[in-house]
Amino acid sequence: MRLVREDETGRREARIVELEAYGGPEDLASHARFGSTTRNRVMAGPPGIAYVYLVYGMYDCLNVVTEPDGRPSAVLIRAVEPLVGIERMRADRLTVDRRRRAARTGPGAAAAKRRLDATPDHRLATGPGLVAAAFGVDTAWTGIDLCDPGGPLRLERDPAAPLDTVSPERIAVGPRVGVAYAGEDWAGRPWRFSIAGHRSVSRPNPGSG
DNA sequence: ACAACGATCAACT
DNA sequence: GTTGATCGTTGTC
Repeated sequence: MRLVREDETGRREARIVELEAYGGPEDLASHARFGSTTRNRVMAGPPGIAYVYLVYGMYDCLNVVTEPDGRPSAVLIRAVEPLVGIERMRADRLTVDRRRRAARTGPGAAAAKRRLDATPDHRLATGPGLVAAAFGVDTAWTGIDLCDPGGPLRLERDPAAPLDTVSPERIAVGPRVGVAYAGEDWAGRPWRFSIAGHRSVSRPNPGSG
């Protein structure tokens, strides 16, 4: 599927190339393990809704609620390949990089700009925090319907390809990133999926089976 | 009320 | 391979 943001200022579009699945209360790596809370309450609602949260006090992460109403679950979008509106993605990336260096002016901001200028288009959104940054999405977007064809942020089917275009052997499968705290059982589950060898994937993913 | 901790990223060595 | 930045959420007192 493609991630699209469209409003009066323009259109951004990118191919989703990497994601992770997070299950119900029994999944010790999922925010659903806390039960329903103020932050995660949309996880237990109907599917197709955006769940955006802040990690490490710095980065926003965009999730799509998946299973039916009443079963808390979501898929984290970890990386996308920019296709349309790339300059706007760069502009919003810089805003976020600057927030990270909020206390600094001059050298810090200039260095961030130089790094971004040196980043090729296909590496603009190679990580969940970078996906949200490139699309200008933050926690205020939680709850919006990603399946509304007229919505400002939405999922669209690739116009040139049906859903099952990526054959199973082209999908790399591996453990989810950054969830060691969940214990071996849950951290070890192969619930991270990416397009094998795709240059916009956040980092190498073992086991392309 | 308060302390601890992340579904990260980039700059270090 | 290691570490700092930075703050809302969660669990404890």
